[in-house]
Amino acid sequence: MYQIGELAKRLGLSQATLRFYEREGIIAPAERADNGYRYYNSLHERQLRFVLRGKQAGLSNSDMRELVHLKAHAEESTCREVKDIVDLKLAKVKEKLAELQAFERSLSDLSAACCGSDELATHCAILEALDEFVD
Amino acid sequence: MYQIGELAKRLGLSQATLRFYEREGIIAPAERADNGYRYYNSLHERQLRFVLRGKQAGLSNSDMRELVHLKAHAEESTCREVKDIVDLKLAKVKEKLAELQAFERSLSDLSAACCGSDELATHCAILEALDEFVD
DNA sequence: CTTGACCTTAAACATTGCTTTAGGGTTTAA
DNA sequence: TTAAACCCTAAAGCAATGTTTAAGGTCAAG
Repeated sequence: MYQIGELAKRLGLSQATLRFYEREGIIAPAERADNGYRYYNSLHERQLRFVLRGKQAGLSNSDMRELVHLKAHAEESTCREVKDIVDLKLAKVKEKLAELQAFERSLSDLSAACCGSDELATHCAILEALDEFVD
Repeated sequence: MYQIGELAKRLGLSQATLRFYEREGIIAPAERADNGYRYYNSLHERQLRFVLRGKQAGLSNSDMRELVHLKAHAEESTCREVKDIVDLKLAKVKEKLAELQAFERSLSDLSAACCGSDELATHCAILEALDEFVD
C-alpha cells in the first residue's frame, strides 16, 4: 500500500493526473485512510498501466473508461464491444491521417515554390499561391 | 457592397465565423454603415479566400493572421518570413503524422488480434494485450 | 404599425486532457 | 513546537476554433 505520490512517481504521472483520472471514472477510486489520503495497491497500478497502454495506442480517456469497465465486467461483455471501440478509433485515426497527409502535400508544395531568401515578399510564390489568380 | 449574410453564404461560412475572424485580427475589419452594419467588397472576399486556402493547407488561424499581415506589408517583408511559417507548420504536421501512424499500427494490431464476436470478453485478446502479461 | 428578415454586441459554452491555484489538513523528524 | 514534506478539495485556467445564447437595434413590405 502506498500513497499517491509514490504511485505518481512510479508511473511518471502527476498526482493531479491520478486524481483527475479518478474523478473522470477512468480508474477505480483508491481506498481511503481515515485522514482521507488515497492508498493504492498493485491492482490499482496495474489498472493504470492498462490505461496508459491504451493511451499510447491512441485511445482517448473516454475510450479507456469504457475499456476499463468492459474489462472489469468481462463476464457480461463481449469481444465485439471491445473491438468496436478499437475499430471506431482506428477509423478516426485513418481519417485524421488522410487529412494530415493532404496538409503535408499542400505545405510541401507551397514551401518548394518559395525561395525563402531575403527577397521582398511582393512576389512570394507562397503568397501568390494562396491568393487568387485574378487574370 | 454586400452585407455579412451574403458574404457568409458565398464563402460557406457562418456570420459568427466572419465576426470571429475580424475580432481575431485574421482579416481586415469590414467597413461600417451608419447603422453599424458591416459592408464588404471584393477585396474583403479575396482576403477571406486567401485565409480559407491557407486553412485548407493546414495553416492555423494565427498562421493566417501573420500571413495576411505579411501580404499586406509585402514591401517590408521577405520570402524568408513567409516560408518560415509554412516550414514550421510542415514540421509540426510531419510530427503529428508520425504519431498518428504509430497509433494506426497499434490499433490495427489490436483489432487484428480480436475475433470481435459475441464471445465473452473474459479472454479478449485486446484486453489481454493492454493488460499486463503477468506470468 | 406590425411582421419577418436582416443586423449588432458581449459573454457563455463546447471539446479534450490535463495543470494550476487557493486554501487548508496531516505526519514526521529535529 | 515548528518546519518540511506529505496529503485533500473545489474551481479556475489553458490550448484552438469556433458556436450558441441573450438581448436588442434596423429595414422593407403590406
